Amino acid sequence: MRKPLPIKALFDSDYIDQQVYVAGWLRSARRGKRFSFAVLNDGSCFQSLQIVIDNSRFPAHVLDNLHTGGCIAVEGTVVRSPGREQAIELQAQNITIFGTADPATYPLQKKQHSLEFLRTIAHLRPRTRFFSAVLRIRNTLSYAIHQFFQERGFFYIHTPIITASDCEGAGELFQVTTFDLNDVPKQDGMVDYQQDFFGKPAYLTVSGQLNVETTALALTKVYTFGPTFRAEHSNTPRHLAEFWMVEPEMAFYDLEDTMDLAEEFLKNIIQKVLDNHQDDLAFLSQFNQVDLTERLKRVIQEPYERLPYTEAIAILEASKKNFQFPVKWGIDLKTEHERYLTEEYFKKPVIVYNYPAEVKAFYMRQNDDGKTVAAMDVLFPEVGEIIGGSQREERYERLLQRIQTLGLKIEDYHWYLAIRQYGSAPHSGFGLGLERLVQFCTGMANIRDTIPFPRAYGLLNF
RNA sequence: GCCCUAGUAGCUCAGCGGUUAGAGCGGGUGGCUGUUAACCACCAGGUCGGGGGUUCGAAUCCCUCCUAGGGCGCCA
Repeated sequence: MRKPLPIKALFDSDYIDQQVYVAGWLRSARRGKRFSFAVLNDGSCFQSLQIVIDNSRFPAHVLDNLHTGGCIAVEGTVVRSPGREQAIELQAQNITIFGTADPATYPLQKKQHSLEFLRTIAHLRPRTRFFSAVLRIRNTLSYAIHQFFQERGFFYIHTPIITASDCEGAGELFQVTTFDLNDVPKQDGMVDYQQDFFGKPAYLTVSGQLNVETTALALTKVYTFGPTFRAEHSNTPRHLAEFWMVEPEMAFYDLEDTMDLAEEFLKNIIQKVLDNHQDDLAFLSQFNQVDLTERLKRVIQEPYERLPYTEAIAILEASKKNFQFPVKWGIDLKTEHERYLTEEYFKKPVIVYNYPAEVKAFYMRQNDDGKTVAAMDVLFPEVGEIIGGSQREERYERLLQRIQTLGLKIEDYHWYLAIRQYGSAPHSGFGLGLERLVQFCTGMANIRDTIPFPRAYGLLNF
């Protein structure tokens, strides 16, 4: 099949007076007496291409079927546009109609639709300027994440989607089963999992971290980047039940090395959005009412503030602010505390580290003070925590003791403990929720607008 | 899980006890036009989210359910 030239190419270099073949979806079509105008977009870039159609050269069945939403291919000559709103346009010589769209029923109009409405037509919203811009930026971030780690000698590891137990306590689990739930096999009144697919209970992963640690203690620097599933009943614009998470894990990295890496990582991938998406950012800035270029530059230019938890608490206590959640040593930082630190006190990203052990996960490395663990959170203005990470507890006895203290089952963690028993090494890592970063970079207020088909509590359409 | 707000035409909304429920956009028809979310005229389009109640009378007040959005918690 003949391959169309991406419309992006027409705007990136000079095609004036050249014959080209393009294809895409009509954003609008205006019929005139002598000329018709069609606005064609193929998603390759923010811009659309104006097609100029001399009505006398085309039969009625072509002209009658040019409507918003239709898919066409056009062969024609690129010329400078006499119109003010575009530099170039295409004089059509041949038009192929691939798919019509009945304007009486096609839901998208050539006007701004509410994001709420677009969520109800998730199968069509990639055709909008809003959503295509978000998807392009999401792609750039994903690619930049791989580039960043690949260029630094990290290996991409595929951790399992189905897991045998809640190995982090990171959240509520989705159970996986092939049982007919109307007729579950039972033994002594309890579900007989021996008859289930795996012969035991199975779940969707809430984090690849514990699995990826085993490969860090073999390949030294690794990362996993895949879907994650949490069954929390969270009903907010910041939570999804299915989201994508990046988790690097490095042997011979301590907490400070990890903070260095996290900062370099964020600056690197956000820079790529600035480098490649001026049009998308300008559009999203206008409609999300935030200067995204400014927002992104702000987290790239300056060094992030690094602050032990204990000092963060002291700053919050000294602030005399009337927080909804009172501040005292031992609490986990709430959104309002994070925002005070990043937006009012330091006015830039802040990395808080050495948190009280009680508010952090069992696997984090215990500090010598006996109270805190080597954890760190990168906090961004406006969004709060964007990265959470830690140095892992590599000392077998310490980890075993912690697992026992928290009442976790040792047999569930036998392999996780075993890598501390044989050739253990200091190691660290962090996790980044992709959609939260897409939210930050695009200014989308609702995380459901950062992924093509959002899944959330009570929400599973399409 | 808790709290708040809102569901009226395909979309965005007005109407908030009293005739036959309105506008803009979108759609159809006609006109006009190198147009720019074009423009002008006419036409079609609604069980006012579902159910129950109060009232002479309910889109409007009350109860309840559903759906959507926002705030908080949990978290990434």
